[in-house]
Amino acid sequence: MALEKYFEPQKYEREIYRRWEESGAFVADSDSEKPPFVITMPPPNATGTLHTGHAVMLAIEDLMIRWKRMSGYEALWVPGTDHAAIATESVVIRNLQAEGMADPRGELGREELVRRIADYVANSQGRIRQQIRAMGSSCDWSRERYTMDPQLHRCVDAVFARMFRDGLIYRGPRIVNWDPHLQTTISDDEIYYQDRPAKFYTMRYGPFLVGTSRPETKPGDTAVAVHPDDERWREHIGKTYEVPWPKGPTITVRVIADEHVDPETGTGALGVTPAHSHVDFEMAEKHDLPLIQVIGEDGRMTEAVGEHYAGMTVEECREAFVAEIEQAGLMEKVEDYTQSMSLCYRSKQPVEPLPKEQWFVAVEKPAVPWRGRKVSLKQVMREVVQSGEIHILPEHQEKTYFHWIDNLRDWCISRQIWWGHRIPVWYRGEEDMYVGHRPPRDEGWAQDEDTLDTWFSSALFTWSTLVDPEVGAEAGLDLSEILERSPDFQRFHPTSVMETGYDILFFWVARMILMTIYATGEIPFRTVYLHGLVLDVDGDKMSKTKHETCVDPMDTIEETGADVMRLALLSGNAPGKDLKLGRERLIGSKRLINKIWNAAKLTDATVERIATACDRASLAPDRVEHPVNRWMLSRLRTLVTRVNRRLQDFTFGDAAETIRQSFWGELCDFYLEAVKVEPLSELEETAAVLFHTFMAYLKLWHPFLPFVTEKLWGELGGEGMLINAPWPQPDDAHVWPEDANDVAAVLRLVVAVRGIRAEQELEPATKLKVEVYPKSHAETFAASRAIVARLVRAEEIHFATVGSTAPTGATVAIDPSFEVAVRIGEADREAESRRLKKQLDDARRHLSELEKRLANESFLTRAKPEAVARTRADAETQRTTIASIGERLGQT
RNA sequence: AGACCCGUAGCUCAGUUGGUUAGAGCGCUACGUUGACAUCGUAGAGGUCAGCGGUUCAAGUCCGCUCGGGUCUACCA
Repeated sequence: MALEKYFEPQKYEREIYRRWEESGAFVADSDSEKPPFVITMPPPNATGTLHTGHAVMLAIEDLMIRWKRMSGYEALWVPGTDHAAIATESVVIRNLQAEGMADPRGELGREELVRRIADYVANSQGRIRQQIRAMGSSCDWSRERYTMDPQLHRCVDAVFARMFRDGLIYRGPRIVNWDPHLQTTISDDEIYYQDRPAKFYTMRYGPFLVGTSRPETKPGDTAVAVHPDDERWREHIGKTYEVPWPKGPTITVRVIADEHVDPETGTGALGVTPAHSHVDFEMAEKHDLPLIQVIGEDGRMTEAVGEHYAGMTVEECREAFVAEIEQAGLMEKVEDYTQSMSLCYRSKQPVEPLPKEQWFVAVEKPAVPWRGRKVSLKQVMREVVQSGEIHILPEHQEKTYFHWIDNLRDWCISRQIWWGHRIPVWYRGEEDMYVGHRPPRDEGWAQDEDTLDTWFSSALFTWSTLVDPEVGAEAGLDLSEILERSPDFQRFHPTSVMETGYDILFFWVARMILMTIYATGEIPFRTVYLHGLVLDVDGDKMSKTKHETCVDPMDTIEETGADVMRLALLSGNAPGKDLKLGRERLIGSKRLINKIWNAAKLTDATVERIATACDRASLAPDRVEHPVNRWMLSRLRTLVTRVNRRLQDFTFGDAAETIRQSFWGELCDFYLEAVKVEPLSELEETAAVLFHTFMAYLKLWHPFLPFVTEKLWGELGGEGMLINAPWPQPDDAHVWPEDANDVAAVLRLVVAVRGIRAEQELEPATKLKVEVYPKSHAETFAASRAIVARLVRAEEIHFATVGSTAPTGATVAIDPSFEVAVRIGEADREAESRRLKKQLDDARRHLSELEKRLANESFLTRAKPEAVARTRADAETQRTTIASIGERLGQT
């Protein structure tokens, strides 16, 4: 069964994925006795397509899941998609507008528009699923969830109702971030800032000079604030002034004293506009100031600014207003200024702070029962991370997390869009209000028009996905009953790892912590692993407009296979580190896969030759005698130990690199060469060692390269499917320190002879005559004769007795364990002595450093005894080497 | 404005709790391919670990400052 010349991913990937899926390997068993390992997949937008951010997420999560599944855990990876409210609704509306519908909301009405959005989602949802499959993701499709599934909706309503009852959700007029373009509020976290050139105006204002970058809002001022200790303004505090605006209203402002005002800035007097600034609103609440709204939800000036300005856009009004002020001689100065504009991350349009009646989550209110006390949401989310119950990787992100909590304001959760979970509140007339999943039975109730912030439902995702759909459909159950009766929740929550990009730590991770602890009394996950961004080779964010550097995961999978994509994303990957992904990295992955494939071909042929009739699965490396075979097994043992440690530490890139080094350097470059010649090539134990070792490498590679390894596992005769094979553990029977050391000396011997060949500029075709003078362990050298001969291309190797030294007349290399002489006709003596002198100088320099250390009394007394002992041993080795080289140089 | 991260070979990065003469991949140079290798192999060049100071017997590693790059948060009357 000869393997094909090279691996063709397009030919096998689909088929392999289908076999995995049909075997049930992805499906977790809630009745199993195994310890659970659970990951909730961050749900991609249901209507989206796979980008490199998703690809790195899938690669890392699948790596963990496959590793844990093979390690004997009941591994569950819950896939899902998100309804991405604002994004989806605006896409559908834009499509309708492109088709010529001017006002889709107005023309279709709520019910019809929501139906069309749902259709749109249903039509495009399949694409992202196929793409997740194409990556090789071994997630449990039988448990796939969508944030709009009925039982998830039930959970959303149940949590809302309970929070309302506990006073953690309230309705009230507050300053919200209003996007006039999307006609909805957005949360603080959905805003980003951009610096823009602007003007800073200082104008006369009653007895004050007041600065502002937004003069058009000044008719909305209801106070002037000064610092209580500011001498200049002290006499005015408490007084009231009338300020007439040219062609505008005359407003009444009270002078208040507030610590918030910085006397150093500007004139020390600050116009307070409570309706259009978060900070001013807070001040207004404290001082009981009235609100005057001068900008409306349509982004135009309201009647409150007077007839002249009303109806203008903000920009128009600013221009007009400034002109009037200047004309009236009230403008003191106008300066250039850099204003940081707040923009909506979705629409990229300016956001206006406006007063509005909205639903909020109270984050400061001590109403959450936790460990026998009542604490606030803020406190509880701080505590679980502080106590280490939830561990964030990379650790420094914890600081960012705490900082975010410190600055967190009440969270506005209502949105004025139609696509999403509608707020479960029902009104009748002015007075009656009911909160619950369904309206009361009697007539006349109308549901709140608004929907919930998408993150409100995503925040429940680690557990709402584990709620049993049938239980979720039962009427009359409260939240804790729903959870109690859902076997998956009981078995698989809290989840093990939350793996996502650090850019949504606040949006999502923090909110899951907050909502899940409140709703279930459990943390949502034990470890948060935050991966970095995937950047292009120039270190910029991937962008389709930059064709030459943008990597499209689906195109790459199409061209080179999912394994290449995955390994490229995993190698060099560490928590929180951005990753530059370019062609080179992809080529590197491809080469490695090619190397694995070719090594498999050789392994297959070799095992076939030695153990012709043998059942391969029964080949076990017991009673291994040859030092090189023992060396291979002990190297494998070391490798397994290291890889396991790196995986446990979440340093996946290191794990891949560690396997790569060993696979290429130890297995391919040495062992696979060694088994081509006698005596290894004829020993039966070799077949067992080679087969066992190679299959172990396949297992180690599998979480990184699932397709090619699965294919090879089958081709080479592995038992069952690799996806279910047991993960390698270090085998304590495979410890032979002496053999391992001796073979290491053999490897150095090879390098030494190759060095001589290069230095003496001998043709590679020249067959060498080599004499080896071991300082110890002659047996291993002798046992490796043919191997060394092959690796250095020698026609003759002679092993002298232990203790003899190399003769004159040959070119010699010196090592602590041996001397080796190569006989050639016209040796380049100068080159040899240059090399030996350099080696001697190095050894001397090193020795003198070691001796300096050993002569230091403090080192001897204060350093760890092991360090001292090691230094002594090293010094001894150097002395031996120096003596040998000195002798050799003396002779020539 | 504050916080955090990063600065190690031409490039991308490793460097474990301080302890051999600082490593790998890619690239580069030279040579060669004997059948596992859309290649691969061998050898080689290349680093004052950003700079300064401190702690220590010992610093790429810990601390402080400076410079350079990046990110986030806040605020800007």
